[in-house]
Amino acid sequence: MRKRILVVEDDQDILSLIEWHLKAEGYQPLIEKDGQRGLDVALREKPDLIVLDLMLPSLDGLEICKVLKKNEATEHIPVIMLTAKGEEIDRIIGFELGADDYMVKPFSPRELLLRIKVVIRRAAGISEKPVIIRYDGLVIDPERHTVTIDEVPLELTITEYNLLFELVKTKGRVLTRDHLLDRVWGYRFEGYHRTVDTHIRRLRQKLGSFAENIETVRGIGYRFKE
Amino acid sequence: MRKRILVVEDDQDILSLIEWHLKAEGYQPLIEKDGQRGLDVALREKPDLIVLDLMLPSLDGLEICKVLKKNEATEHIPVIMLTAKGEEIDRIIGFELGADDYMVKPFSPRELLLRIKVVIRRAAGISEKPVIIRYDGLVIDPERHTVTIDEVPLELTITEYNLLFELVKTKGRVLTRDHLLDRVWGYRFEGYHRTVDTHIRRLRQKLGSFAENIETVRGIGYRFKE
DNA sequence: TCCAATTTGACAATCGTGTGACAAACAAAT
DNA sequence: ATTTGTTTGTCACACGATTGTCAAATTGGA
Repeated sequence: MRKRILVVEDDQDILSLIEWHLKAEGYQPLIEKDGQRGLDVALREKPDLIVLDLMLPSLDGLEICKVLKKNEATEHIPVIMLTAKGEEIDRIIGFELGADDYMVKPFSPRELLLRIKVVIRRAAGISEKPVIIRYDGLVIDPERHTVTIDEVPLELTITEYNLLFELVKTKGRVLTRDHLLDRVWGYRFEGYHRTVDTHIRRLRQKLGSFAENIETVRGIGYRFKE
Repeated sequence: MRKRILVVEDDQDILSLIEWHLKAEGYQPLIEKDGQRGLDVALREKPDLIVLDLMLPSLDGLEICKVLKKNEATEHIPVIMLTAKGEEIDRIIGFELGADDYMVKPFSPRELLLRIKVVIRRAAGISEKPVIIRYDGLVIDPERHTVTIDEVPLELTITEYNLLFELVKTKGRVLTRDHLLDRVWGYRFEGYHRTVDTHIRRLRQKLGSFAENIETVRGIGYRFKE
């Protein structure tokens, strides 16, 4: 059975983006652009999770959250808040009012999807640990944020780390530049496609003997050899 | 069977916060905003633990605690006191009042949850050994609240102590600034997140040869070298 | 061979962290 | 209540690391 996720957000671009990704992941999105109507839908439909923008027309996210948490029928529904940069103060209050997590814009849809998954699991009482990824002598430990080759630590920048993580995580499958830009850089990225190539190069340089594991798929993108 | 925990606290924000976290941890929260009514509930329901704010309308936390400890049916129920900064803490710890532990606001919900767990276990007769953390010549003794390097005591402020404790306790893992703010500064910190950096610097200065054990993870946060 | 795609080297702009200084908040003592 | 010293949070600046971009060189496939 598909989880229903209510998204209340006034920016059409972000909304479409989130909606598309939710569908792609098999969720059933309910969307609203207006605060009051968002609250109405939340109370009527009782979705499995709510993604709430902080700044909304007619009724802001904070108020919606307050009402939901006071209502016995909806208090258990997890809420993820979306906040713009600079709304730091409000984000804390969001937590006090029972928001389960928050994201600061700009964020990548991928990241939001991940948090949604985590929050839903947590709400269901299952907590999960970040997984250590291994590939022969190559070990990526997200908890420590380290990459080692045969126990020898590798010094990667954050972008290189994220890129490698993405590649190894989906090893065997080809990732297009668009995919990588989306997953590693996030939706805000509007630049030069070849940026990916540059980072692949830097990654290969640092990977030493594992460099050849990052295969170029001409005309498509890159793939980590399985 | 779920432990029932009574929370008597007049600040709605704090109350919601605690309530939410208790539920998330699988406890069954009973909540009251008024001192007198809090006492009534305590006497009638006999919860497994009581979290009491010191300053309360109609009847303050101290009085409630006194009454409970005089009553044979409730004297065994552990009490955790919540106090604002600057309030007389000494009187609370006084064994005549019988509070089992206390927390100074602001605190992080995580920290409260930890203490609740400890106090409940202790009440059940399972005593927790105070864990002394060692790392080569660096010794942190939480019970004495002291830090020594090769037997030589280190003069740390409370914030520095907490920060170091948090870092060493989770050594090997990266802690983001947000994470540290949450765990070290508590739930209502609304400030500049680079405050963390400043305290890291002060800590490094005092740590002498151990300074290099606090690693900077660019783009993420800090990590204590394992 | 030729064309399109990728790799490479170079560069400037931007970002993140360390640092010193400062004032507010606090605690202890008078 | 006032003073004194300590602790704490904030900020501006400097500097090196990181990043995105581009053009030229190279590669691979038709």
